[in-house]
Amino acid sequence: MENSKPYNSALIDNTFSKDERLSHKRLIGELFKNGSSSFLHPFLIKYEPELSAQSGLHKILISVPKRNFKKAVDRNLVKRRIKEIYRTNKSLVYPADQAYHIAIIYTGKEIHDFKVMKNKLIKVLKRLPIREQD
RNA sequence: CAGGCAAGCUGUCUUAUCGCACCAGUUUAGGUUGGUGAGGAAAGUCCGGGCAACACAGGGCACCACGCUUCCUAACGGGAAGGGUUCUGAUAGCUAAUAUUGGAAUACAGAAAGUGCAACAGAAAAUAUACCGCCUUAACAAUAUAUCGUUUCGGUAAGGGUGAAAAGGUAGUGGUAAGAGCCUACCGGCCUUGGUGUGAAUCAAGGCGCAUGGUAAACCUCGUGGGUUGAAAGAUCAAAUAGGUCACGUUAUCUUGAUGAAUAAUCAAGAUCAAUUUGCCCGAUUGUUUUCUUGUGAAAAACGUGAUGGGUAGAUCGUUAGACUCUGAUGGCAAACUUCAGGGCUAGAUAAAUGAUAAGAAUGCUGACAUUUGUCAGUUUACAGAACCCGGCUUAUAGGCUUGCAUUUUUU
Repeated sequence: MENSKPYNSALIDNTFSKDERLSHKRLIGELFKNGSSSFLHPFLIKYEPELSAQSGLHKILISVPKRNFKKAVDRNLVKRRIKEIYRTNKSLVYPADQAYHIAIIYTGKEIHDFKVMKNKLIKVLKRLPIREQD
């Protein structure tokens, strides 16, 4: 259990630190090119297994298109809500054998309530074949 | 008193749970403790500046921007104070011209350098014009002895009518056939001189009857300013101002003069040519050295330019405290100014932190109960998110506060 300490702390603490974010431009390109996808309005999920996994942490990317929300304030609000939902519901994707790159894209054109967004996003995340089956 | 419009100021708070970024401390290097964390516009990217790289002897043309004056400023297309013009209210005046005073607007250099443009209406629209009307010459007819009607040679811009605009305005038993700046007075305009003011201008006197309409946010002319790009700038580090490899460029010709035996060679001057620089032109600057070859030329060195470079779209710096802000004094009519004194202020991310959820308070609004006012329920809290940094401008903005403006109703 000594080796899996970062893995456990990430799960227990409901954190969402820099290590859990996907910020590498090339990897993002590959994810959008090769990744599998899953859609439930208003969310589009793209995911693919990380090949050179080291930490065991999933890397998440949250995207809200500028096309749908012109104002930076609105985009920030949606992003922050999605981030919050993921953070508080990490048990849907952990524990996992394989670390994944995951992109959560908000394709809706309206801002939904927090509760509505929460229910929908949980449904989508449950469908993903990431979590280890007990 | 109420609602409306405009301008300025302000731009909700507390707690709990779970989190994010940076900084500092501590650490057994897993963590942990503490601190800090969006705006008046952070927006639009419209001006100006700092900063950086590249380019650059200098001049002209083109292009772009600006355009009353003085002051402020790092600078500005920004601000302050002032002047002119136009519109408008009040008062005076003859219901006039105009004067005084308050308010609003102002892209406010030049229309006497040139070119262009003006629908419709109207007789005529920039070398003015004669439709009606007015006056006059002649002819004819009528009544009747100076009038009227028709035609006609002319005169006339006072009156009518058209227009956004009709070639200064008003008055005159001045003048005339009728009229007309034709003449006179007052007002307006232009020119000259003088006074006042830093200046835009203004005041006074004298002269000119005043033959020169509008439009420059039409071309244009004049004046002033502008090198280009933009933090994805750029610098440093990783063997790193290095070394290697590759490509390209480095050009001359003629004339004259001096030294010289010489048509060799060297030096100087000029012309042509090429290269460099630029949106274009003038101009300016540069055209290296050695060896080989009969020669075209070839080779080498040196210099310059570009490419290549094992690596993650590397890391760090640039990068967050200054043309900052508040208070007081000082100079100033005033300014978002000057000078002085004291205090205050540390966001710094980079697929991009500054949050999410819940509860409560506060503010306003609505409804009910109750009517000095309170209670309950519901609802509202805008515009909007830093991306190198400043000074402005523009646009957006719930509610609250202040000021100004006009309007309506009620009461007295």
